Amino acid sequence: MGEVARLAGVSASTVSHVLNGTRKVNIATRLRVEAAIEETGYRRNGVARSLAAGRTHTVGLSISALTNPYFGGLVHAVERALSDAGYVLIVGDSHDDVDSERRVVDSLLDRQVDGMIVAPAAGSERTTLPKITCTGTPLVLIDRGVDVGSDQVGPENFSSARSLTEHLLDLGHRRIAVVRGLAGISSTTERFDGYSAALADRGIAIDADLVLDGDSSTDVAEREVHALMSGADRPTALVSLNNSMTIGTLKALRGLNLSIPGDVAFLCYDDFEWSDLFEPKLTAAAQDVETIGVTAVELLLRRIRGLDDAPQRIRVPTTFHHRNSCGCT
Amino acid sequence: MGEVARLAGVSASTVSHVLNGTRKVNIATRLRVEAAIEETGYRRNGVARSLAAGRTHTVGLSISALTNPYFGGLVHAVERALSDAGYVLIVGDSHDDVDSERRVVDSLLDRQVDGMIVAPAAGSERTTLPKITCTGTPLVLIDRGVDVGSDQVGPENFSSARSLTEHLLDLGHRRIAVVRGLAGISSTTERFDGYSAALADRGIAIDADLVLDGDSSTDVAEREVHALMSGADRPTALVSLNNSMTIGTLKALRGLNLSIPGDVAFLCYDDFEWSDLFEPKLTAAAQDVETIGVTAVELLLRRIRGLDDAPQRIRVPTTFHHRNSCGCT
DNA sequence: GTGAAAGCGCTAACAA
DNA sequence: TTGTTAGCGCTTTCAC
Repeated sequence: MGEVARLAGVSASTVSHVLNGTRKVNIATRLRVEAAIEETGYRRNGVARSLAAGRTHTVGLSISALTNPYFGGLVHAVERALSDAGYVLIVGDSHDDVDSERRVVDSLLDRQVDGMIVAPAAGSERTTLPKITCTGTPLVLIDRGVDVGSDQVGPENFSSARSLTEHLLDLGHRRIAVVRGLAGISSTTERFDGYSAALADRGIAIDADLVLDGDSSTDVAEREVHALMSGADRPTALVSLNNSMTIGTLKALRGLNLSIPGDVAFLCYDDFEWSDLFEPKLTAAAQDVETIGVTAVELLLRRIRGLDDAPQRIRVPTTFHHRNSCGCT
Repeated sequence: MGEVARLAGVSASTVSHVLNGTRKVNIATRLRVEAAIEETGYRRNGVARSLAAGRTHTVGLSISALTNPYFGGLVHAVERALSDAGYVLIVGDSHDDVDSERRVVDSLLDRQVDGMIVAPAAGSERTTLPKITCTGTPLVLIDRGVDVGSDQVGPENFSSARSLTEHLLDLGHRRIAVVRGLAGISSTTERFDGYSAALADRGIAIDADLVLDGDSSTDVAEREVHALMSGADRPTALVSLNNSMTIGTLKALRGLNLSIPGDVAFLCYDDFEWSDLFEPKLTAAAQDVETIGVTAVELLLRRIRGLDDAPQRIRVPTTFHHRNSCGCT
């Protein structure tokens, strides 16, 4: 930068100002500076810039399992929105585990990110989230909510899961099994509550044998469903509460040679690119990841800009894709 | 940091050295410093650190379409490997377009990343890649190769596509259509060459009518396949050259109510989590994204550490998953 | 409209 | 074993 200044016959501060447009510069001077920049192939040093300015134009994202297409879509949306706003995205994988999460968050905080978006692992409200807020770094929670005083964006869980279950009820099913995701996170709880509420509305008691826990693994889900469906008193319908659970469930059914919806009706929370390639086409509640991601970024940028109103908790509606796996024709 | 130093009764440089373990410090002093750090809740400023040290411990990744599960897996593997090595990952989406790519790369370069991993868009060998190398930033190309003097890691394309095609030939097919991906990138070319080589080996001429271009979009692929398969003189087999093409192809076939492998045999490059959920199960050549990602990081870290041997070009073999869509029983 | 100068918070010679 | 000091490359007040 010194070299550019010398070449243009101006001071470093003028170079800085033409670079950033931070104050009026004589057109002739500007041109000279620009020529000098061109000539030297100068490229500004963002690190020094950040240090001097106190902002990095960088946002951290802590998320689990980028391999999950759902999170992939989220990262995609977040990246796009951030980059449109001149920010850059640093991603860290928390493996849905508080210790990894703490490490990721520490590293992001060290790097002076201007803000963070976190899909909290189970238990992070006691460890990693306080750590973030106490540094004063703007934070928005995504996907799953916890009770901490920060903005949150996630899909509509409760009523979507309830609708799914009601649809099955409307079709006359009474023994409806459910495959839950990872315990301890709000999405699992809320979706399960939706399922429970639908049953309760019709005066049907929850049968513990029909409640399956797949953790966050398709394998566990497969095993659980396999066990349930091999038993004597099979349910007539299944609801899966997230995409991993769905894959596990479908594998189990296929392994048992059970047909959908003939042997068992099937509905799922989360949609797939291949939902209507599957035979039968899967009836599903689809999340709007794009909106979730973009909204998270909007909320975060507001905070970064210094806005200090009450934390928001936004629910993005899901879309019900009515296809064939429910047994409707 | 000054405050920590004062509290511990030492100089800032000692604090720095206990923080980084960069020189021997009296155990008692170290303890005092650590206590002071604890007490003040001090957290180091990575930006200042990077500026002073000249390294950011940051790596940039330019990639297209994080929504594609293939790239999602790649990012996942890269992130893991980097974080194990104490680096942090900044991702940028190039949308498979040189202009976006240039913007992404500029931003990463400004931020003084210690190295870059790039899945080059078509045409970037003339614009964005030279820009990177001329800054001296270590670079490794991933997924697709181009002829520039840097390390490269990608899947085995040619022989995998040839094997796929040969399998069909062995089953007696003679009219085998192919659905290619985005034109102008090496993976498309190489896979198509594999297809061509297999045909040539059996003395079969390439029929231009059987060569479909799906760009990088499932929609285009669907349209093309739909058109071809609605025609009179249908091929008896189809090979799809990447996962997006596969989805498009399957949609088209389903739309036409054509059965696999009854009406047409089908093989694909790229595997899916749901490949054996599909009816029939898809026979596919699966990339080893994990290895590709990890290898890319290894190569990059070598360069970052200053190694200066000849650029490597690594091909990671694919795995042939023999399932049912080919028509074998 | 432009420049001088004081940092931003750290690292790493060099000294002691 | 520890401290002093000179930057790293920029932004930004303040003065002109």
